[in-house]
Amino acid sequence: MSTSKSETVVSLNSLKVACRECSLNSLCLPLGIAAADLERLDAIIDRKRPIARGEHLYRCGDSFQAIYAVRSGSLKTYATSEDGQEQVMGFQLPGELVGMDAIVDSAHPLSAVALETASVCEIPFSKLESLSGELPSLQRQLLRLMSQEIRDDQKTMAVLAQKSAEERLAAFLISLSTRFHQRGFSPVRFNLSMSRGDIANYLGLALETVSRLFTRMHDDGLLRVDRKEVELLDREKLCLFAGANCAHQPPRKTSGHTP
Amino acid sequence: MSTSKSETVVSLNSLKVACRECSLNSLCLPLGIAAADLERLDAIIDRKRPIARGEHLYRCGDSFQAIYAVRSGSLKTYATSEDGQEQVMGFQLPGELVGMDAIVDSAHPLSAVALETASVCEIPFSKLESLSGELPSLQRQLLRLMSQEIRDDQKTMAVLAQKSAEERLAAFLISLSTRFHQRGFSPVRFNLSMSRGDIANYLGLALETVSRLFTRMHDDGLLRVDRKEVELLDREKLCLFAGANCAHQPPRKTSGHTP
DNA sequence: CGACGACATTGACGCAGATCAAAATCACCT
DNA sequence: AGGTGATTTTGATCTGCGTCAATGTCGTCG
Repeated sequence: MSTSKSETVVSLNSLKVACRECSLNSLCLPLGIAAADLERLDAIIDRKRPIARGEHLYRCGDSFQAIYAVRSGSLKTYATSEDGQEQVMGFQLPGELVGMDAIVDSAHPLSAVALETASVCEIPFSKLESLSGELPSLQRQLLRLMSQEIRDDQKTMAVLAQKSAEERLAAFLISLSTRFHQRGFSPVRFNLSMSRGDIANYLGLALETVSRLFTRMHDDGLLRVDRKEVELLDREKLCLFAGANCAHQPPRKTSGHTP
Repeated sequence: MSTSKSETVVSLNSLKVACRECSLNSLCLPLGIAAADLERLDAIIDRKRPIARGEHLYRCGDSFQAIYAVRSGSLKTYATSEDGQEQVMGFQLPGELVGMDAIVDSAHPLSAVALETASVCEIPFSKLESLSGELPSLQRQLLRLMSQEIRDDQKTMAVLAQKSAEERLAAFLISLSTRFHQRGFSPVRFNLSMSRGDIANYLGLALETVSRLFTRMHDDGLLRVDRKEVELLDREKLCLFAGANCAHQPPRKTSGHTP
């Protein structure tokens, strides 16, 4: 299925790609930046070689030099408590930024590891800082992305604080679905790059519970699962389970944003 | 008990106070800003009249105009789900900023309400944005404070995902204790401006559980509680509870798992 | 290809904490 | 003061999900 020719195309595709040609630029840092200014941003970004599954982008405690944008593949971030326990804090998809939690004291509080082969753009923070002093649109987008992260984390807190196991998993799947959709992929059929254990850990559940929920949801006709692949058969109902803050809500006030 | 003279002093104190004279400036936006530049920040900040307990600073859905710094008193932020349920997302003490979660789409995703009489500084966001384009030290501090918020939220997520009820309450009390200490108050004796219900909601527990935990912790000699007032009698042990796992009265299992 | 280890599913059981219920205490009126 | 509603405490019961345990399945490598 792969020829040397297609491989060449892939490498070019994954290794160069300036921001202006990147299909993710409307989700990422370049959003709203004029073409002329975009070159200056491009100039400070380092496209790193792909990192393999299991390889770390940085580890907890590492000194903070840069934030990273996922270009392809996916990452997970996690904390390690002194007793060696791991707490998964999030999963990052293409177009999402990682490492903004390290700005405050120049050391990473989490570790970031690739869940599958992934490529990232490294954005040296000191350069980003000075450039965003010069480009208001860049400054604005950086603040927006950090604000978005705060909001997403709050959403997760709410899920953990008040949802049942089934609702948590539904919310998780809907979140992934929405994010895949934004990135041009199918919102109903996608791959889970993380293990059941990672999902359970992230959602504050036991691994066995997640497994049971998948079979239960399958039996209820909500989805199909085969190993890593999921297909959402009834996204509507999953949205309701999740706490209903998905698209299409007729009886609502102004074009609404719900928490 | 009040003369016109003392009242004048109080009003001056609570209504004016430039950043440079504010005891909280090393926790707040002014940190790291040179005296000359501080005046420019001061100029855009509006000191609002105190808001009463129960009064809202903003409500979910309100258009986003400004972020706020708590000067005195305390706030809580909360989301309301479509079924009317409330989810407490955080409590803000003097020196802390609220509203940064609204930057991304110019509407507040949460509501903010005073838990007791409180005064806040209103910082119009568009002015803050342009000023931080001119003052690198302000830009840096704004990014740091947002990064701090991300980090705090992640900490809360971890607590919700993997701690038992008792550990959650301990973590909450230690967090408050630390924050009061940073603000120059006693780290062992302070007032809970929020109700048991708010604490329970924030920690993802039932109100009754929180009440029972307070009595249990009291019986165990960890703290004293009288209505709203708490005194931490064994901060060390509470820290252990809050952090990793800790041996406790019930029949001991192997060594400690997630409950 | 067969075997080993990592990951996933399924079942049985118990407990932490939710829920239901009621009493006690506090805050705030007139 | 004293009465009323909100808040908190305490008790009794129920249950969702964690824990333990065993079996099943996939991916990988000799």
